Amino acid sequence: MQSLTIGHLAKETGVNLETVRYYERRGLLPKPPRSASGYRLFPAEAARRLRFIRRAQELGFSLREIRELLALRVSPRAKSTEIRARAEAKIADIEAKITTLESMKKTLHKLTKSCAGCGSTTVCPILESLDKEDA
Amino acid sequence: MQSLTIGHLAKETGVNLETVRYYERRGLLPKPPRSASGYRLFPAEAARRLRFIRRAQELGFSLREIRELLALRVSPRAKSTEIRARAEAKIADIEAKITTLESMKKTLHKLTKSCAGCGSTTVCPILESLDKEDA
DNA sequence: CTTGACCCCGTACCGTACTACGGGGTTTAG
DNA sequence: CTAAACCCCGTAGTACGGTACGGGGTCAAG
Repeated sequence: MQSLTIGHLAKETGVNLETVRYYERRGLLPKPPRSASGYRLFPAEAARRLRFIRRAQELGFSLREIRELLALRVSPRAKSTEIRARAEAKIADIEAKITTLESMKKTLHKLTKSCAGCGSTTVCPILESLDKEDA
Repeated sequence: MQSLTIGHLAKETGVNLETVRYYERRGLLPKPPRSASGYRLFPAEAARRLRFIRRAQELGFSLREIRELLALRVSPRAKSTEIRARAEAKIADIEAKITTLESMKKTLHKLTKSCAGCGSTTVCPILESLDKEDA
């Protein structure tokens, strides 16, 4: 199969058909060639691209950011310094996300630990701690 | 001050006044008593509750989840295990996100390295490697 | 008593990310 | 050749988490 109809692409990736069209409108998928009757004919690459989008979304990237991320790949004649700068900016984004997540995790972990012996007379420390003004 | 007007509460917590009303509508803040003329008179506790909401948001809870969390607080002794379970589920979510972000970071980092000599015909490996993580 | 800051309410609007609908044309299996 | 299944497009609706607007009442200072 060289090309996929939108329905096949949707089924293969588990992405809703309407969502595929939506991504195309938003510039996350390149506009595919069309058949004589106007049907979209997606290259196999589109499926990989859709999976990438889903993965990146799970990581908390917005569609806008994902579009930028994808643009890194499709820069045939862009200056390599430009590409690298963008990639490095994305790395910084990712690191910031990781830092935030680590801190969230640490806090939550601490709370569950202190809640381990949460007895019948004790007030749940998770909720207590969330009440406190300071981290 | 025993009670706060909505304006004072908003100022004190840094939460937009309209957002305070929004939270009340959504059931995240209990409906406060009113003055003779209908003004909301929030108890000091409302400020703590707002901070709770903000903190929980930072920990990745949605407003729906926060409302549930607050509802559980009514009987902490009976439900502390459930609260803990939720916190632990969040930790699992967070860990999964971190893992994927680390892999993404690694890939991007590799990209910047290999991109130093990334010519006009070279395909940047960012998509490919992320694709192959899972189907 | 007037002025301005504050509050009330309902409703509308924003951005993000979908998801559905409906009226039409196309393709394909029987 | 027909009927189901598929595709087209534009538009509208959903959910979330707010934020803004406007017409009106209220309170405290001067």
